[in-house]
Amino acid sequence: MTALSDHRTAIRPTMADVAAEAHVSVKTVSRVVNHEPGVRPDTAERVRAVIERLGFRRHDGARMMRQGRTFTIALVVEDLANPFYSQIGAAVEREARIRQHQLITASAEGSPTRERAVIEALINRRVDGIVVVPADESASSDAAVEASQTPIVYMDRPVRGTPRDTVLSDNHGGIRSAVEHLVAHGHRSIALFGDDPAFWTARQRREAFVATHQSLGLPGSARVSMGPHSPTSVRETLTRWTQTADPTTAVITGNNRITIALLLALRDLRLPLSLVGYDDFELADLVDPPVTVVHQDPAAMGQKAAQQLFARLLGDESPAQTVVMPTRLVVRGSGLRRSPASR
Amino acid sequence: MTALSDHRTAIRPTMADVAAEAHVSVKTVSRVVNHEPGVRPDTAERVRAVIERLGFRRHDGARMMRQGRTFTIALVVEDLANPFYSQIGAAVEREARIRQHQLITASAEGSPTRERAVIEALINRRVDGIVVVPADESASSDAAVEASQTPIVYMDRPVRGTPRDTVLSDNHGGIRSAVEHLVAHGHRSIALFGDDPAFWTARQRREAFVATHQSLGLPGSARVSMGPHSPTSVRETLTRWTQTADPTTAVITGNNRITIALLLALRDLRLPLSLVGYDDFELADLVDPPVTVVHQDPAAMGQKAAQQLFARLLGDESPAQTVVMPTRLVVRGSGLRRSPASR
DNA sequence: GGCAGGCATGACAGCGTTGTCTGACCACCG
DNA sequence: CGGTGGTCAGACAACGCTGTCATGCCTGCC
Repeated sequence: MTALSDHRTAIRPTMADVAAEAHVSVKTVSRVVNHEPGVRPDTAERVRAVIERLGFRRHDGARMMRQGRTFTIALVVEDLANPFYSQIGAAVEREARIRQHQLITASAEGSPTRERAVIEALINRRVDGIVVVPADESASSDAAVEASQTPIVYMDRPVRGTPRDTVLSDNHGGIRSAVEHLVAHGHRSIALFGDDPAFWTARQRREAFVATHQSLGLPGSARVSMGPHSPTSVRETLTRWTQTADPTTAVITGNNRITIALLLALRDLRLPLSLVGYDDFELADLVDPPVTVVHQDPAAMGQKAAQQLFARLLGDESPAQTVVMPTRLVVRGSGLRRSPASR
Repeated sequence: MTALSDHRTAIRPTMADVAAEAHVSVKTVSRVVNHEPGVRPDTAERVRAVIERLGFRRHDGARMMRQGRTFTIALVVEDLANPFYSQIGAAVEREARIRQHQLITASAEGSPTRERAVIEALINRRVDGIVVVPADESASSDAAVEASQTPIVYMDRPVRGTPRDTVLSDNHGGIRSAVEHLVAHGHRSIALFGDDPAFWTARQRREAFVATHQSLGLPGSARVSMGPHSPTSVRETLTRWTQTADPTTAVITGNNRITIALLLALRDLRLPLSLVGYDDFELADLVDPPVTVVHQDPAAMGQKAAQQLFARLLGDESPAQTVVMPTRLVVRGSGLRRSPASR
């Protein structure tokens, strides 16, 4: 019971406390704690006993400070509750965990300003690296961020400026597979309900749709309605397009929410349209008919991004790389041609 | 350009660099950075200019170390990709963010061992507090954790041992509302498909079901089938129970997954059963018929837990408190009595 | 017996901040 | 003109750990 341990008995014990109690130096305690070689077994045992008795736990903050790394990476997304992002989060956390790192997750709520603030806070903490699903394309290619030297991997959307590691989904291939699937089932008049063109992915998918429409030589010009969409707006557009001389017989929806709006509209209107949705969703095979979707694999994307990041942390100095992850068409029935009477 | 800033020019500049460049002391830089009073405006301006020029950013790790707090809280759950947990995560992160804290999220993958390891790692980092959805009831009422003094709030399931702050969902009330709803619509023979009784919540819901069954004076003994369930097992049990002299006319499912299994079974069997599911799910109103559910509000629970935690961090010393969050019955149609011919 | 070499251990500095204390300088007052 | 008090600034130590280097001791060999 030295004076040292006395006055801090309420506080957590430090290596100094352990050292005093075990009659060794702080460095020896450090060696024991970190399983470094060069400590006689009996000394080590004695130290361990004191550690146990005092309930000592190494202060990782101090350690990080000394070593200059935090064993922490961060993930910045728009909204953690969104399944697309939470699957990414789970995957990134997993990669971090198996490498003894911890993950700080932060939401930017879609605001570029907030996103920048969040990233700066993370940099101030000296996280070892960051995975970002950027809110907009200008995002954080900020001088301060550049200067920080903190490795960053972008996901789902690219950013302008200096090339950076980026993991994207194959929007073009996804849309093409959807169109081809519908065409293979006899459809010729296919429409796209896309998301707000403010989103890069929405624009990508629109372009892919138009391009595929042309390259397959489908008649007429491609029917496209970009968002934002409400169930009502979807219904109106749909009604219009199915009453032309060349009625739309199949639709592709640009994301999850639109798929749902469309399903509701279809149910109300009792229209026998075929449908391929972009983005899988949990109960796609429970609705009637089960919805065929273009499945992007957020978990795989998150994993890939984390792996890229860790490669950088391990010293990979190769030029920034952009990886495009494939999508998969999950055929469930809604993409087949149905006659109006089938229900 | 002093020798100091020279040899570290590649590395991030520190307050010492700024101080040297601005011909002031480190402490003055600190004061400027932290907007402390007592710095002449022109001095402050000069310092700020150098900060800007050098791209200095305060090293929060050092700050934390000095101040003894990390401005970090942590959330430990089973699986971040699970919507129940990711909604909690989003809510907790939000509470943290508005209080200038950051959130470390960690998955324990349902393993008590891993959970303990994860929590110890977080304690070693000196996170200011932890929100835990414990994997089992013995969880982490571990001596080491106790001794760490780190405030912990438990969620969804209580733990044994010393009372701790806990936020639970009103399983009893939720089940009762489900039963009462079905009874109000004429059902007398109601069955429960519960989850694996290894889970505390599953046991709670079973007990609530049995108790409500009795207190409402329903005929016969309560029909209960506890998990784990597969779609097949559900189908078999269901077939059996609907072929007795007193056929089951309504079921309550103990969670999300079971609800889905049951919906699949119902579709195959073309049984006209009424259904109330426990746990809301995203497309509950898109399936046919829309599923009536007992809605627990994970976001509200997470928010509550985080608020409790921050109260502790601000010095609240009152005895540990258990909060039971209410559930809400969302009536959507599947709970009404239907005749076999209605479809 | 003397010395090289290996092993166990310790002293010390330093990671980048901030809290405390001290000091320089100036103005104002009696 | 000495004393009082206020403002601005800096010196210094400390937070808890680890990397580097030094030291002491023992063994073994010539």
